[in-house]
Amino acid sequence: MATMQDVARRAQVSVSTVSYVLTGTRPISQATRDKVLAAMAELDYQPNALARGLASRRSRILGLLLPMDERGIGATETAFVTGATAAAVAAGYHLVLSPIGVGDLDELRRLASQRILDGALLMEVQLHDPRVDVLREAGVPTVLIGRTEDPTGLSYVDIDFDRTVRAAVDHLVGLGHRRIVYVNHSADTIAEGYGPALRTRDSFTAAMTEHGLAPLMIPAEDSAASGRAALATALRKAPDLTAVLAMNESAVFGLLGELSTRGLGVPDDVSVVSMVTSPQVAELATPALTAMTSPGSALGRIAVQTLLRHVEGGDGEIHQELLPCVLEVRGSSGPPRTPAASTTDPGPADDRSSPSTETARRRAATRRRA
Amino acid sequence: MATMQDVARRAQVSVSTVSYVLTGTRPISQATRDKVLAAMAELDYQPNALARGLASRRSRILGLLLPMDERGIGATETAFVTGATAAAVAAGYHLVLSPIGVGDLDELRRLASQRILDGALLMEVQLHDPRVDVLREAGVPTVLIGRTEDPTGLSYVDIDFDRTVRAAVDHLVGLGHRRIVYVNHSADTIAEGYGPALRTRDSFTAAMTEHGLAPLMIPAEDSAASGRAALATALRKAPDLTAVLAMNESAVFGLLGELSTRGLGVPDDVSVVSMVTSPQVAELATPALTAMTSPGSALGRIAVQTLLRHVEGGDGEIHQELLPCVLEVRGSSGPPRTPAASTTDPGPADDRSSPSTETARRRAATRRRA
DNA sequence: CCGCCTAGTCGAAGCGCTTCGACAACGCCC
DNA sequence: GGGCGTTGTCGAAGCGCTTCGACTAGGCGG
Repeated sequence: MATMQDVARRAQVSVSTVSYVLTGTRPISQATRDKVLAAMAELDYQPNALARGLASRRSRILGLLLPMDERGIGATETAFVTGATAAAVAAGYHLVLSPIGVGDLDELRRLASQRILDGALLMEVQLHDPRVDVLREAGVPTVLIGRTEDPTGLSYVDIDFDRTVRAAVDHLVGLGHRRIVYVNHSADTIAEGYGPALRTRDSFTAAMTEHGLAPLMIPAEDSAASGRAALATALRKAPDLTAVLAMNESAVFGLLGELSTRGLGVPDDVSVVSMVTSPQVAELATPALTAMTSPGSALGRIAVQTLLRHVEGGDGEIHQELLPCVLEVRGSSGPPRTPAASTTDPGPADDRSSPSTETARRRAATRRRA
Repeated sequence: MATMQDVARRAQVSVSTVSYVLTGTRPISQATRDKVLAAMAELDYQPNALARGLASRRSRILGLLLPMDERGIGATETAFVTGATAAAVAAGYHLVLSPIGVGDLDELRRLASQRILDGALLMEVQLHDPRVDVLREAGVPTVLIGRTEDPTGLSYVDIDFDRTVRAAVDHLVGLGHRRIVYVNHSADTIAEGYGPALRTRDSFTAAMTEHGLAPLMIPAEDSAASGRAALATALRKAPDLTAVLAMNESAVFGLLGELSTRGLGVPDDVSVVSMVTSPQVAELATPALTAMTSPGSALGRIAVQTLLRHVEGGDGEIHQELLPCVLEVRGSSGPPRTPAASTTDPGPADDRSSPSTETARRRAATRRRA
């Protein structure tokens, strides 16, 4: 491992000169610079990041705090990570991910206090997120991906849930749907005050009301089983529903499964729109899901750029930015079978012996025999 | 930020004594130790990781090199990460993830040469993986998750694909299936020499042959569309197939979609077994997938322990270990409808007007009208 | 009682870098 | 032509820690 000493000796200059070439903090003549760069190349010199960090009080490492529940990381988060990494590397920083959730406060405290990180990006932010306090105490500049309840004085980037929900509702209403159910995150999650769950709930209510429609929200845990149950509940509470808007990727699949079990066709009988979903996941379903695609990569880039402004600009301006998801229409949404009716319950048997209803009966029979 | 100086002053000992208390490299009397620990607690002292690393030539940071394609990180990888993190923290190390794939060699070179990492875990290892060479050149101890073509002299942990495939085949054969198709990774992936694809192919062939059955493998890309196409191909090449074994999570969903489209019931008409799949993903499907659950967490733990032995024990023993996936039977596998027959093609119409065949016809009709 | 070993502590020398103050050399303006 | 601001370079002092050699007590066998 060549050191800066070696480079200086070989280029016949002092160590400090080599350092200035590297950091650009003082002017260096072209001739000297060339000599030094040549020496570096010949020795295959790489600065020792630890020494550099110790002397400059800057590690040039950014941390992305990424809770990993057992479900893994979705394509949305991946896009975010990719965008963030690219931006960090472009700025000469390393971006490392640390699987630190709200439960691992001790590990976070160590990471933050040991001066390893110049700054941190926080994913999966809770409305009251203790990690924010830990980082603030440790004096580590932070940018949130998401928002706490009161984000005053905190920089964040987040999905614009309001615009996203409205776009989804507009899409369905535009197709002629009047009875639309929103399958949100779980009741527990809502009670905990998880931001996206609350914000989408409110936006959904507002959007529906503005269209003169009655909003109906069903909470569901992030599992297929819960998605099934949610659909059952939805059909009980609103037998005339023609469209479902769902927040929760795993639940969507359960929901689709339950529709299929009941012999209800998508989108013929029920349209399904998935929120904050990546194209890859949307394509997993049959038919492919109409979805609101999240702006993951852009969010990542913006977050890093904001963070770097804080790191380098000695606590610069607070920056708060919201980006909406983009509607991508695929196979799971279409006009409702019956022309949009009023939201009052229809009679029990509105004898339309549609093909899919017929199929439904047959399939149910099959199932019983199996 | 309190420094070691401050602690030493407060405890009325020398800096070196404080250091010895921290590292345990020399004996310290209980009385002194207590004084020092008290001072640390009072000052809320946290060692500066950079200084420590510079002086000791050990960063106590391990890197987990985790390529992130656009698809995200599955539950399997997540379990691995979780297990690895826990093991690292238990040993007093930090484990950071770096989204470095085979394409980001420059970033890897920087990370490795800058002496930030004490060691590295490599995920998604290719048969000829240039990252291995970069790390070796940089002198960074490495443990592979997976194997290169010739892993001589390299430590690795990996899934025991041979035992896994055999267990899956045994399960299906035990249920009475004779015509089993294996949907592998894509042809390109196989051509590139991706280890799991090759190893499972060979094991599948061997296992089937040993049972006196004809192996049939269909490659499929990691997408739902490709899974659909694969099923179509499979049905063309083996119209009498009763079971599908699939490697590839996204393809499984496409495959299930195509089965449903064709009116084929799972597991009544076709049993489906998914390999190297997490319970969470398996539950997404309807019915839930019988799957080979990967030993992710255990692999992570073993990998870190092995790596630490290399890091601390000055290039200790090479350690190579394989763990099989465990069969978890869920709803997608069952006995074949017809008693196991020979593997020769049956006549075209073996007039069994089974319920699901009936359903199939009806559904196809529905679809045409829609 | 002497030599020798062990346990316990200290001081000082770095680890490889950044950065500050100093200074030489060079115009350039009045 | 003396003073002054620039430009380019150097030496040295750290950054906060580890680690090595040295030193002091005390214990123990001969």
